[in-house]
Amino acid sequence: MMSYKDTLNLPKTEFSMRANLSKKEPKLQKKWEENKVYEKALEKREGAKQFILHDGPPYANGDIHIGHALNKILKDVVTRYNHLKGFQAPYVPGWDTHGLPIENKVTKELGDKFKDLSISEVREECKDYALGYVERQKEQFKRLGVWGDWDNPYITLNPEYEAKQIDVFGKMALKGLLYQGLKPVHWCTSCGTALAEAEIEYDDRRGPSIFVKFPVKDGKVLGGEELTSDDYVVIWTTTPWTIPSNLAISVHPDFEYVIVETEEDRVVVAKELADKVMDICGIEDYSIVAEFKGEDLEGVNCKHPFYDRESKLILGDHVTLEQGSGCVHTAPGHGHDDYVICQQYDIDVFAPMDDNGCFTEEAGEDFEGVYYDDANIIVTDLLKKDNLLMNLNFIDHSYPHCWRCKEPVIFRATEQWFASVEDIKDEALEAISKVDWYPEWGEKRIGNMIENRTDWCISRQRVWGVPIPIFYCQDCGDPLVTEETIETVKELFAKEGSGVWYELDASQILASGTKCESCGGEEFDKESDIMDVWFDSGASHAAVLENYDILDRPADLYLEGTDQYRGWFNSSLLTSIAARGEAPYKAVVTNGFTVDKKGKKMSKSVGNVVSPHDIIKQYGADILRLWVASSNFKEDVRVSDKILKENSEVYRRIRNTSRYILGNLYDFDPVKDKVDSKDMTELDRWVLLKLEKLVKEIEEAYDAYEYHRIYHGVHNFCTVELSSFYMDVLKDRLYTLEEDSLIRKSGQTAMYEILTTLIKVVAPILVHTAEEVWDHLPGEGKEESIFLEDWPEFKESYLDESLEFKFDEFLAIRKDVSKALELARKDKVIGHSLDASVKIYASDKEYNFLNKFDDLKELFIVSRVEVASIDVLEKGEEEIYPGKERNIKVGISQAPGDKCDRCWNYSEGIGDSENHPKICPRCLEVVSKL
RNA sequence: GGGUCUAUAGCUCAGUUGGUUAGAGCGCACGCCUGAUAAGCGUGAGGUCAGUGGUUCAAAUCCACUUAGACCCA
Repeated sequence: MMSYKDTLNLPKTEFSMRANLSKKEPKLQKKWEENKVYEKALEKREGAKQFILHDGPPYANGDIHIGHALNKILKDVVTRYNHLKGFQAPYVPGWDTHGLPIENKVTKELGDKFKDLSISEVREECKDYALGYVERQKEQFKRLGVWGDWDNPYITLNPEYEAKQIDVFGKMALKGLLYQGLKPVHWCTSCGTALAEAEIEYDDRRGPSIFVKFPVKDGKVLGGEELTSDDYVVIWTTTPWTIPSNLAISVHPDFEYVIVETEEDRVVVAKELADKVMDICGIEDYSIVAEFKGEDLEGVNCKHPFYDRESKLILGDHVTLEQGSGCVHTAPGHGHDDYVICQQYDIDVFAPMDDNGCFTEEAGEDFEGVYYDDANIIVTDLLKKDNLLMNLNFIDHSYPHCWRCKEPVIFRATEQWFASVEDIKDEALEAISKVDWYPEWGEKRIGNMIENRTDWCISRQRVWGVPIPIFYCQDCGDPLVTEETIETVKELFAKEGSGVWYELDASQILASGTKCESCGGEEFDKESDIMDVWFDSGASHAAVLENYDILDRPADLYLEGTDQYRGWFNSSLLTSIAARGEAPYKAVVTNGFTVDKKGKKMSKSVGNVVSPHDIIKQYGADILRLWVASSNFKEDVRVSDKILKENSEVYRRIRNTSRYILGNLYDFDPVKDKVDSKDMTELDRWVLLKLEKLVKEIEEAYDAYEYHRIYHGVHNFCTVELSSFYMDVLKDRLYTLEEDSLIRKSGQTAMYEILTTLIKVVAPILVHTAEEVWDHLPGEGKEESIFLEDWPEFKESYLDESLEFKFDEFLAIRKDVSKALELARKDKVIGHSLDASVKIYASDKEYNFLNKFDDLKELFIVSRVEVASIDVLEKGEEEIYPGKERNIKVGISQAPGDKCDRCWNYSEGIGDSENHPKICPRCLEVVSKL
């Protein structure tokens, strides 16, 4: 006895249901690499319009985290989409390799050996370390499925990069945008070197704490009282040795201040701290004689306690009421806040101190040559002598120490190079307004930042970086930067790398005969500082876009995390405006940060870190990529196991939809079997119209960088249109009809088109799976990779509005029918929907509408459908379901006749054939031809 | 403390210029199917739209404040 199952056209495919991505992906990646798919893709678009995404270089330190993965995947989606759309979209990845974190890591690893190494040797260690991480991260990025020129990335320590950076520096210098100035930095007097914040360790230290009276020089009326030169302003400090450098007293504009009268004199302090100050200074009898706001003190001048010099009262928000008097001793050469606030008041930086922490001549005869820590006592003695010291105490407080020698450090202004932001601010702001910012508020954010940005200190007192290419005349000390010197250094670096700066003397670098422009001197020293790493990466618009043949400036797009408004977007813009007179980018997209399921930032100590490596191992890179696409990345993005699980479910749906279609195309040859759209069934034309609308929506979403719309669009299409309706309905047609029947081929044609289209539009996201499906697609003449294909052609003719409306109506009715079927199922009238016979009682409108369909029973997947006028409905005849969607009533009953053994439809014509007594007439016709 | 943002079902997202009872898919529950089967179908239950106050005939939507979170700066 033959089984009718063997006479059906059931799906057949090698495409597995289970993805096993973590095993399959590396193989595909290897294949792409071997077959040079990226290179072929670029070749294919030779001569086409370019789309240049310029990669922001990650720092070559440590393994990649989920934030890197998010960003790199987004970039990959961008380049792959633009490529498929017809642009030549090269991707040159890069790395940022200089800077303090690497230098620190290396010196820590070197330990004691560090002291025995020359600068060049230390730099060599740093280079090895950085390049080690470049390779490591490269493999990790490639594992995400990101394509690009991995064999030829840009690395900021490469000689050709450094040379171009010197070029940018030179352009800025020659335009007069660079100048020398003083700025306080952490300074270790025992190591004789500047320290970065990261090199500071805080530790408790016992030190003096003094309250000092500054005599008023120019007073004014405050709160109704005249402040006169007999009065004082009280400051507090824990570093008496900085008093010689005092140039101002800061008060908070919004705080209340008072004049306190004591037996001796009258002093100004913050109202809230008055009692505390009097208490500490042991003054019992005092009264408040005037009260006023801090801002009223602007314009008052004090006299320096022991120099013939002014100390202005200025306003600053950094003043607090936690300790002291509310009037803050301000020495711009010895404090960061002091420096910033004095800049606003045009008060010059003053730090009369040498590299060893000893006062210079400028500090006067009492201090010259004295070590700063020994100056405390001299200061207090001088103050006591003039009766200006109100109180001296010793307290324990947190104080910065050098991480290397553990000695206390000081803040000290040193000579540094600055880039003028002020001079190019207007130009930068103008450029910002012409860039496209995604999201839009990015423009406001970077605009505010540039607007408020002070000049950029580009000097770093370090060794791991690009040296500042400036010489100083040994005779007059003037700096030397000319077109010639820049050109010389540039060529030298291009050949030897910037490390050569530390191996040659100025005389070996400079062309013979080079003379100082000021005094004609011929002997020079080299600058010993290096450039801020932000200058390195900020110069990439020149060092990369201008150096690679396949790239061009300005870039079409920069795409980075939101932290880069202050970082790379900023430094790139400034150097580009300064050196090239234009913005480096036409558009900027930002992604938010990855946070945990509660929206909190990830940190190792909290233990909520999700690693991309683990995700890839457990789920595969395509799931990670799908997660990227699923989220609205312009805001902060959540990741958790639950979220990934959900994404793998969605993936499964997309995969199974593809698999089911592939299975049903086992006997379909797209060249021979394709049915013209005019010969297709309405249902097939409908699904293609929905597909066309989906593609349109997806394109818009890609162009707007709103990938979650794609994710939802594709998923909903697979679930709602395809799986639960179209493909479900089509089963009967595909399985039971003759292999070559027109409407079967019509369905296959539609399915083929759906799959090829769907897989192309998701290819930028699910790179591996798209390729896997592509491999399994039937037909000759396919490109070897889906990424050498083109974006699906837009078929306007598919967009049949009346057909769409017709099916919208139909689906509303189908919903009511489904509900009625479910109720019947509950009552055990039916199980499978094919067990049912449906009778629809319809009002005129619906009656006429339903009669336009000749395949209702197929569309409802039931064995029989009868449409009747609602008027003929006889009461109590059967269980009736009143429609919720449309004005119909639906009756369900067990379908009459017997169940066909082959197609499972119920039919009254079963048993007519002697040979096949258990199948329906429709099946009989098919089977008899076999 | 300042700048820029975010908050709608358990999850990911929709929700035009204010206008019926706030939507989708997933997940969950229940049922069906066993010819997509570690699949597929159906039905259902889920929301004080972060909170408070205001503007308005009407607020998820506009305004103010509060709370929580993110990035950058101080």
